[in-house]
Amino acid sequence: MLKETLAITKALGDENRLRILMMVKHQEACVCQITEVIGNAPSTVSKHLSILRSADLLDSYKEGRWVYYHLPKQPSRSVKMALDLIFEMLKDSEEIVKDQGVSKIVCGQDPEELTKLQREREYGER
Amino acid sequence: MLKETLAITKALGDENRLRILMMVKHQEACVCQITEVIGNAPSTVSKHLSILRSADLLDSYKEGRWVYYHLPKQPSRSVKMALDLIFEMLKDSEEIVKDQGVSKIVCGQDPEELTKLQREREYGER
DNA sequence: ATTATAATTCGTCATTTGGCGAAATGTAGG
DNA sequence: CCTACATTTCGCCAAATGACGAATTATAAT
Repeated sequence: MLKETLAITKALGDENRLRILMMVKHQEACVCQITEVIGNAPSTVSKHLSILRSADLLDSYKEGRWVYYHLPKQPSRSVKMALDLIFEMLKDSEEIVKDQGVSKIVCGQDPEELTKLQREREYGER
Repeated sequence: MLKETLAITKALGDENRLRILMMVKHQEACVCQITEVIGNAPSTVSKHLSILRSADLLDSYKEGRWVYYHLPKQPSRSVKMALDLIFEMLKDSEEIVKDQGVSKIVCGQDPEELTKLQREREYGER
């Protein structure tokens, strides 16, 4: 009980993980889309996602090469309260609202297209 | 907004700080009483308390040489939700229930008496 | 089968965090 | 004023955390 609680509160105690949760509040997203919005390396985003998933704050499924993350369909009472808390606290945050604007565009893109752009960009950077 | 939220979620992301919050849920306590229950050095407990206070999860007042900490009388919506969350999540936790039993006794003691015992104990330890 | 590639895992590094004891602060009582 | 002492602040250390790139895994396409 204490252990599960700490898993949740520690998971919520990082800016980028809060951004991820707020990003998938209204739409699921695959790792490449989340990476695009958050701006970390894919390995870093993946780590954040695994922390959120092991706290049961996110669920995921695989579709081809892509892994999609979304809010849990049947959250426990604690998880639901925790999510409601941060949704309430962050609903009008400037940074979050900005993210959500970007998310809307990025999540509207086909992952196929997005990853192509990401590869080209990475190529250009060296 | 994000900053305040992170102050709260980070403050909640530590076992001993959760124990402190659960300890003062039903009764205020002074630093020496909290130290007695948590088992950390006074300087460590003081740091935890300052983190909780700067996230507005606790309030304090001074009475003579003693400083008492208690839940905020007029918590903001966010703070109230955060406190309700952890009260709900931890209400049946074995460790927390045990703490609360000890707290009841310790907080019933006069700080004057308690600190006397603590001084004697410290003396004995060297 | 082989190749390309999205995601994860692993190894490493810099930063943050939680702990303590010593020193500083402020208050009560002689 | 001087002493005792509860709490806080400071300086330090060990452990945990967040970041990256390289290596690995798993899937799709040729």
